Amino acid sequence: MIFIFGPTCSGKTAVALELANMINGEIISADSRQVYRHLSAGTAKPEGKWRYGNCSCGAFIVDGVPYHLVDFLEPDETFSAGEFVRRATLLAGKIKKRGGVPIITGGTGLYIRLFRNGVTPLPGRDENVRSELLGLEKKYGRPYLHKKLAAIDPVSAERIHPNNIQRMIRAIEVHQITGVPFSQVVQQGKIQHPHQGKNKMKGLKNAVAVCLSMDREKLYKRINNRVRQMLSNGMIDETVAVVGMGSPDDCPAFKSVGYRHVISYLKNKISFNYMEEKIAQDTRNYAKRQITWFKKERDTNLVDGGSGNIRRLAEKIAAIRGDNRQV
RNA sequence: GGACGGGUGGCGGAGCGGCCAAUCGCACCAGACUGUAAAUCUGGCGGACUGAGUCCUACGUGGGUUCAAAUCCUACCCCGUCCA
Repeated sequence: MIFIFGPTCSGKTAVALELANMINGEIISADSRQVYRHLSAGTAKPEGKWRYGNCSCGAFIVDGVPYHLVDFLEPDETFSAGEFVRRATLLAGKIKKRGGVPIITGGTGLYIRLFRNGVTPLPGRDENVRSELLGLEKKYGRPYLHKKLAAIDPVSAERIHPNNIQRMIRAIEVHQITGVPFSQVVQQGKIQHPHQGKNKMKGLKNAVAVCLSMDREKLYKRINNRVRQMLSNGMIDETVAVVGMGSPDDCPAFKSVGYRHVISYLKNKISFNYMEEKIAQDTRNYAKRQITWFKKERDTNLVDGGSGNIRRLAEKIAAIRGDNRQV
């Protein structure tokens, strides 16, 4: 098993594909945005086609390589870290059974971390609980929610900033559903490791993690170029299409960087140039957050994605994997 | 040529005698993160010294008034609008 992660635009996809072709790999995408159908240009989803074999479940094929967990949800459906881990675990098992190498690649740090470290089984989101909490926030403000959290779960309250509405809600939500403080569920709950049992632990031990890094200036330049490309690749048209399907402006898929600016542009609120500038800016900010996250990822090989061509990078990763296997 | 309005930190934009190294927003830097994570948040942000702090340089430029000036006066240089 191989992990390839890094900030957006660091070249993960190309390298992963190259590597997959080299070592009979299949890719499992760890990207919370590319899961959506209809949004392709704006999420930099690799170009591929669905192919259906003898079973009913098809596979998205990119450059001859099966590319999993991509292009399978409608824009108004939600995805989650837990769901990712569950599906990715299943997929990884299947791929290995077929004699392939799972290559988990993507920029959604949380997904990758949880997959590598294992997840505590937690209840999923509950829209009723959420809308109720959101209502409380509207009525009494965030400090109120924080107090509420402190009353039921002081440890979490200590850890979560009173302004961080999303995490406060999740913590309270988990408590409301399970009756146990979030912090305790997480701490005491048996971690369900996706790789436990028979050969699974071994699989993870042999796994190689690569973080593609790059000079900040270079990365930002690549982002700027990519945004221009996304726009000329049809990001606007696909937004129009999705809006036309009746997806509201605030549907999950549109939470992705960029689309909200495209929507503003379509409504004539901002100019084309301003939109492009803003999308690039948001993307740069996002990349920065990813870098911060990945810095903490343990047991990782840093590889400079800015130097050398794709082929050489893939070979490098294959070599790292080879070295690890010897040990 | 005349009448107004304006020139503030990388940008936008407050301040209009002392509480101003200068509200705030953006950019930028750093950080947090267990089910919306391309999300949601936090901190820093003129320079020097490791910090409470101390010093230096700063609100177009040069003079001046004042114990004290980004803030008042004055000359000049730019910019915008209007009148010629």
